[in-house]
Amino acid sequence: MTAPAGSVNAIAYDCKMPRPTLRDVAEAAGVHAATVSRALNPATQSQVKPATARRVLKAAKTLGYRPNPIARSLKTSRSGTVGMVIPDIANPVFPPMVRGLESILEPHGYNCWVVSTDNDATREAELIAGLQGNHVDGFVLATARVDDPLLEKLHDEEAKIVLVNRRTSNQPILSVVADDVTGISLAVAHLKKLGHQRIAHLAGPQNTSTGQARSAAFRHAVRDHGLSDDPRLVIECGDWREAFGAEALRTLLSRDVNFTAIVAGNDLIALGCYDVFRETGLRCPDDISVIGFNDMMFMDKVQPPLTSVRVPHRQVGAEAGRLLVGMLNGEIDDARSVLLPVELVVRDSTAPPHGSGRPELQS
Amino acid sequence: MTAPAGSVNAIAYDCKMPRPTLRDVAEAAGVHAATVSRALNPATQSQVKPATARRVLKAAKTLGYRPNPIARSLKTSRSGTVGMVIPDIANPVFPPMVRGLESILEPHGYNCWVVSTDNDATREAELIAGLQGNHVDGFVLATARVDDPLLEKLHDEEAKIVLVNRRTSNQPILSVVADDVTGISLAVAHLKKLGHQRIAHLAGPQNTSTGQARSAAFRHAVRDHGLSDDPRLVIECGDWREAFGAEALRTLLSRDVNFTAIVAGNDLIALGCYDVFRETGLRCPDDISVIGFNDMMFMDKVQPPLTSVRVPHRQVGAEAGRLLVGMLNGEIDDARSVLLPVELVVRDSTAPPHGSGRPELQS
DNA sequence: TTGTATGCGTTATCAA
DNA sequence: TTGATAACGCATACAA
Repeated sequence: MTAPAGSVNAIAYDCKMPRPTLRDVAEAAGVHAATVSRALNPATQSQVKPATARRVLKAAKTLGYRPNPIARSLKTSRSGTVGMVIPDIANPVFPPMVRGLESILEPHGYNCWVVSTDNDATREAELIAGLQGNHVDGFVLATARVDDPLLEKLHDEEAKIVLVNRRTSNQPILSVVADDVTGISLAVAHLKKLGHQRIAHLAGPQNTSTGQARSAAFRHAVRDHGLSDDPRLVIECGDWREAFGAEALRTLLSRDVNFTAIVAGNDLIALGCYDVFRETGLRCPDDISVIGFNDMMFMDKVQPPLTSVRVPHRQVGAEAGRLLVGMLNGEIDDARSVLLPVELVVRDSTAPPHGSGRPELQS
Repeated sequence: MTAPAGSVNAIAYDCKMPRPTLRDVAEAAGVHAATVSRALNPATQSQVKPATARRVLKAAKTLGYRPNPIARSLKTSRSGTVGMVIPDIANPVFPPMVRGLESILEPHGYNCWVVSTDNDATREAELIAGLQGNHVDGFVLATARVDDPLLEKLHDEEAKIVLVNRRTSNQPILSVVADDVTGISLAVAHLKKLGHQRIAHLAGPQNTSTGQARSAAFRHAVRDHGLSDDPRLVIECGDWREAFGAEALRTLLSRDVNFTAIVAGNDLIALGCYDVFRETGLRCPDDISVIGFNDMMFMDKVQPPLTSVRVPHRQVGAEAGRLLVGMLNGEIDDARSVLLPVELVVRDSTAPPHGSGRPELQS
């Protein structure tokens, strides 16, 4: 007479059975769905009698019950996932960060959703909105610009944010960055010790804190070491990629200015220099020494092996994870900034200077 | 007198306002929520009078309404996202695939959720379950093993799946792979033309279709070319990574067998060989020629620049995207398999043989 | 063409 | 300690 009270799942006979729900488990255990919810949630488990809890757990296991994150998220507005936003998934510095982040998040029960913006602000806005819509509990952003309205908006909305790699100005936001100043200083000191007097700097984009920090550090370092601070020796690259490094070096070479070494804003820019060396017949390190930044994967295997400032990328991600989990647990509410140590890895792209660095251009 | 009928959102005055909902828009437009839903959904827009639709759209825009994907997903069991599962985010062959995939998905309104399994089956199962729980509409899997219970289960559940890079046996599942046979054949032909007679193969893991296909292709190719098919010249690496390639080469060198060239299962295995060359003083290509597979990023810049079989990784991802979208739209229901062409990129790691390839070991 | 009612699977607030 | 009930935001069958 009465309609079956149970969910349709319990009477489904076809083989493509929908996943069991709380109610299915409740029915199997002979209790109410609410009780199942309590029994299965560690935080509320104490409210239920041990005997019933055991019954519920057993029923859940035999049915193969898995909570539906979507429904839970709709109800709680939390998702157990954090969004990691990176500028370019093809840039080898980011994968280690992702792994470091995941290594911390996982034991805390969080997942990580990685998206890549292609350095496109519009795309970035869409992706972040998408992550917000999917109720990510926090963000790890590797895309911060010095003046970043998107970031300001997110911060105003009280989103939980940790910046990696780059920072933003005038916003009290947690960040994890490498010690750029020390890194550049080590690079310049190394070159000076080799005997270089005129060092060029192919700076990264100045709308990023990293680009700014490194080029400011470069200017200070050359002055501190009493080396030439000829402004013509510093050039800004349009992007952190190889092609832009190559372009910058070509511009630099077209200027009538001598130099025997280059401090590149990062490894990719340094590799762009390698391309130009091949084009022009310049030899590295014989004609020009080069130092990169990051010491990313394979830099020991390129020709010549690249001298570079090693950044502990995995650790950057891990530290960001620790900070974010701390925020999500309410243990951290200040805007601390973590500075991770770097070291100079000397390889074969640096050597004492032989001449002006531009032999064939001097006739 | 009457209680306010509107949602609390409409009368919230604090600055951290919750996102407007369908009901807020409905109230603003003076219609029912259902109408708003219809007006905003392209598929049902025709059911609503143009004038009302315009009003609704305007209200939605002024309120800054964005549909809540979670609620929508709970209702529809679809999410507009697909999960991409890769074995190792730090392996440079995968980022281009991800970008290729995204480039197709995006214009079709789909997002992409990338997870990395670390080659850990347990972790993979958890991640896939997580993606299922989050109602991803389909999967792109780069982790398939030849005998893969996880994959079978997923397939039995009628999940929409496209495999990339690897396939599975005995399952009618769509796949996009490179033409391994031709690639290996080109490699062997190239080495034969250079004069090599005894060629070794450092095979990838044989529990992957790619590993199997390439080593089978190798055996056929050497026979077809009348070269030595000494089984001691073939060795299986435990993983696709450098360390395992190095290990395999050390084992090979410890055997008392001559060879002058190596066809590596992939580029990372080839780079592992480079490490052993450095350890042992062997020179490449003078003592031993090496050919890689994939031609991943930077392989033109390592020392010596690596001869490799180029796989169009971006295109692999893009093709997978097309197939998956086709499935999701119901336009594809057969289990087609796409074979993408490869080409041999000759660089400096291959040269005519000079001796046995193991000069210092021959005393 | 629009409104009403219901449910997706959970959690949380009550009351028992 | 447990059960009933409502709500999260949306989509849809049905009624009007």
